[in-house]
Amino acid sequence: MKQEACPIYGIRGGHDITGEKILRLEKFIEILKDCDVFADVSHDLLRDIVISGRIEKYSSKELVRRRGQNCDELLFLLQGEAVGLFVNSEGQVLQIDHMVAPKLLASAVIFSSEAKYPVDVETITESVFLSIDKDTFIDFLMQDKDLLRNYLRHVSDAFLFITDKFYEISMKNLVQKVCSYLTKLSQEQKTVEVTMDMTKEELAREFGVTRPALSRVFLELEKLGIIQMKGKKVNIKNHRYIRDYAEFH
Amino acid sequence: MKQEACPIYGIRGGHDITGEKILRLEKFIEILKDCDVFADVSHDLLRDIVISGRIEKYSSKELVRRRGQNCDELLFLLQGEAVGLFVNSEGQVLQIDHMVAPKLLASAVIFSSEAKYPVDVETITESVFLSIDKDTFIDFLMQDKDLLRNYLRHVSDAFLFITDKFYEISMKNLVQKVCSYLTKLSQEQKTVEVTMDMTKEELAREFGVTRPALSRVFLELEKLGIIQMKGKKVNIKNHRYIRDYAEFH
DNA sequence: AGGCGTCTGTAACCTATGTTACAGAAATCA
DNA sequence: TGATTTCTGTAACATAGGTTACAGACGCCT
Repeated sequence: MKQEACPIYGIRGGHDITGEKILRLEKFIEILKDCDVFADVSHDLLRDIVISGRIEKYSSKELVRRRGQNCDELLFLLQGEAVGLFVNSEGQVLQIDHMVAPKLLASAVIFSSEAKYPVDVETITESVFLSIDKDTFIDFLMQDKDLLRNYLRHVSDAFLFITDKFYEISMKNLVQKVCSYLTKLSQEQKTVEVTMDMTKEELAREFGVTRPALSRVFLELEKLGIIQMKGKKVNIKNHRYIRDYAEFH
Repeated sequence: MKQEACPIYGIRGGHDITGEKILRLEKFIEILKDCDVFADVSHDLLRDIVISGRIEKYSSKELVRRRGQNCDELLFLLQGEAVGLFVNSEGQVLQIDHMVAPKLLASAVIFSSEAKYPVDVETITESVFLSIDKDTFIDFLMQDKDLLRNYLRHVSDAFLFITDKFYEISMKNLVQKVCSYLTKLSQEQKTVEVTMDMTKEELAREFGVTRPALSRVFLELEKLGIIQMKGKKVNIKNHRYIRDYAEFH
């Protein structure tokens, strides 16, 4: 749980920034440009934003932030992968989000006067984060109408994402969750022979259930001839059943 | 499920607004002033906002909006009480929020390009709503920095509220939920002899469990001598136990 | 005071999911 | 290639909470 936080960009002006640092700076700016929040933002503004921030590096499976921890910053995942988790006192885990760089975190809470991290953030692979003081960032936001609009859209999307997740988790049983997941895959991949985009173990975490319970459901659906499995591939034999069960009964 | 929507304030300028309508207009403005979102907003701007809106009246227990329904408006509860609900295909209910006028609804989603209502909205008592076109409102927002700041704080608070709820519902068992609820009451009322602020029936809906299940838990806690009940009053005998169980095991 | 709707306690029974454990398969690494 | 780690299937058993049903208590209306 080592946290190597190095404020390499603390100095405004350029006379003591080495060539290597400028290169890194440029790389980070390029990464941010791929974030849809910064789609239309000028290079200069992006540089200002990055310069005002602080880089944090983590190895795999490290805890980056804890749910309930004070959040006075905006956090970007610049490189690597991380997950957002609910973990309770019994060690039960519910995976809220699997994030791949470049990705903005904690975006929806920064305007609150008592902003807290809503989830634990944990790396999966080695990762690099950029932390930006929230007041500084809000100043940037208020200066650039495009950025503000992008950001607000992002916040609303985050809200819709979390309420959807909430509904899925709390109002559906496990069979419905599985059918819902398979339907989503089938839509994305435009075929009835889908390839799972995560392991069953991770899927169980996303559903907030135990792995054997999830395994049971897949096996039952296979026994009923509704799907057929081969490694990571799922052949949806009875697409109608899967689709209907996901939404209705 | 009657929906009596009457656009009484569609006309700008005053020559054909009767005295009664002006009175009503003023009343609504006063109501909005009590909303913390509009705390520092000028009377004139508030009038513009109200005038741009549309009034909807509902009797008790009516469905006002449905989860998933397109949301191209901002909705205020001006008078009455309403609840936000998740309802699934089996008729299972989870009450997300109990709202009392004056209260702003659907505030967090309006910036999204595909904004949907995140919950069903249902009246409890006879109620009056004010609906404002979201693009119109966003224009108002962008003109008034104070309003924008208030609004953004509101959005972040809504996000924190829903993620907290999510955690409570999905990561705690029923005993923990009850202990958590009693702890909250005890803090609010600054006593160990608390008065429940809703019926057990409603509480069961808020916890997303059946009433008998909730009843069972209260009875068990009483049997163990941890609480003692008398109507709506709960005497917390073992405050330590309740507090600890709410958070930890 | 009587009547009606809502709230509450209670009980028997059911079911989905959790728990634990183990062994085989697959993927990754060295 | 073999060694390790991670993933997966499977099974026996435990348990929290759901389901249904009924009767008594409470509050409110007229």
